[in-house]
Amino acid sequence: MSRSDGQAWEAASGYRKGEAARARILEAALSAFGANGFKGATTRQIAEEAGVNLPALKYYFGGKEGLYLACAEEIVERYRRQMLGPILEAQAGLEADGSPAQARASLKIVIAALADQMMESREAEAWTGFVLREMAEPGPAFDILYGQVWAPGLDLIAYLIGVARGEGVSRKAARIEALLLVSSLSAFSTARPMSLKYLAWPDAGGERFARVMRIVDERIDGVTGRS
Amino acid sequence: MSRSDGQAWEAASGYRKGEAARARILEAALSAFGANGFKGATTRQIAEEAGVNLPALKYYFGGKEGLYLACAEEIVERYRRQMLGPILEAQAGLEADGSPAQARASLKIVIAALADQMMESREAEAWTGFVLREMAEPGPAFDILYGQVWAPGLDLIAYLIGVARGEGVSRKAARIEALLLVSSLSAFSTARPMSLKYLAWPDAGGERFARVMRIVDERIDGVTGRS
DNA sequence: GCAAAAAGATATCAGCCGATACGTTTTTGA
DNA sequence: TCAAAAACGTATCGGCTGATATCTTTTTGC
Repeated sequence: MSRSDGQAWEAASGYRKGEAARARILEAALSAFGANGFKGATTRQIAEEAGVNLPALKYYFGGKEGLYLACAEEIVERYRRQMLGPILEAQAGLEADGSPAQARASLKIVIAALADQMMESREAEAWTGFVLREMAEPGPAFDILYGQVWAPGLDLIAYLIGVARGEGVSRKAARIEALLLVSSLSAFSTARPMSLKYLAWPDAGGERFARVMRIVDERIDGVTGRS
Repeated sequence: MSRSDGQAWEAASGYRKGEAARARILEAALSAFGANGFKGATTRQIAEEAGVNLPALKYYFGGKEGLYLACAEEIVERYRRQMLGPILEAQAGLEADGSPAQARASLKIVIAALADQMMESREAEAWTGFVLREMAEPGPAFDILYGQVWAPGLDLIAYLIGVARGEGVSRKAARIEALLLVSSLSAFSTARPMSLKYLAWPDAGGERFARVMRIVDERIDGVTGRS
């Protein structure tokens, strides 16, 4: 029978064979949706890349939209897995020492981890594109990604900016600063092809990534008020 | 006869009726491509919104891709028409007084004009989306838009940053700063739906636009080195 | 080992897409 | 006024898309 639920599984002990196929489909879908969007990606293309036949998509995810939503949930998990460490590190530092200087240091940790996802990671390229596209044109996955990724991430950054600045900034102004700061990183994710061409860079990894981050850190010093 | 050339016209004295239809198609295409991308937009949807029948698109533009390229050329013209004033103003100020302070003032003028296009202008919303999408996923119009819009715009901004900073910044570092600065504005164009939701704003016009610009100006002060 | 459930494959559907062959009406210059 | 060019309309084509009805094979629990 069909099991288009696609949820509440994991621990069920039986029929493990299909998990591999399901994972391959999800991986292919993440890549295809991230690169071409919901409408641009085709189910046949995803099925072929995953090495399955077409009805398998309906079988595992109920259809194209179900697959899209499953991608969003997968992205949330990967985002958490990747950002959990840096976020905990930033929070721990701030709990030990609530000074503006420590808040600035924590902010740099969080931003560096975020930038690493958006710029360096080849595997994160697919889901970064997925997320940013969904924020630009809200689709079925907007609420999931906004609520689970953007809102908490921006809240943390805005909070750190507020602490680093002391009392000199309103809550809303800190939020605007957070938006501007994060979206400045999109130069090397959303607009990467253009940025690389403009800088005559073959890629944005290694020393080049470090160079950008040095400048971003200077911007953070500026946002958080330091000469 | 078909006249799919779509070029070298303007001054020809005869058969003016079709110009209106051509303009309506271009307007509809700009809106549709900007909102949904090349693949997402359909020729039927464009034809219907323009109030013409389907073959009119081939008649005037040779096909879907020809229409897409015509949109890019139209965007270049609109961009120049909108930015020419502020750019001339910025250059005039710098020629009269080549000081870092004047460069910073000129930079603020250019960025404000750019931000106005990306945030405020409802009519510019369509072509802003078109441009940013093409930079993210290079398509047939990438070279036109990069060469005619992005490269000269970023060059000017990077140059102004260099002058404002004095000798303390390399040419390449100024280019990176320019990329980060411009892409920070994309929070309110590309990612507008998300940003508005995060700030609980119904729109980004009027006083809200001014508030963002005050913060952006502070960022410019930071980039160009001032406490 | 054997019924049952899961997993996978084949074939096909209706719908929309971009394109265009072809006919008709309108506008133009002389 | 009249032929030519331009502008517009109808009808339809082949191709691709997402979906699904139906059947076969594999894996599982007992």
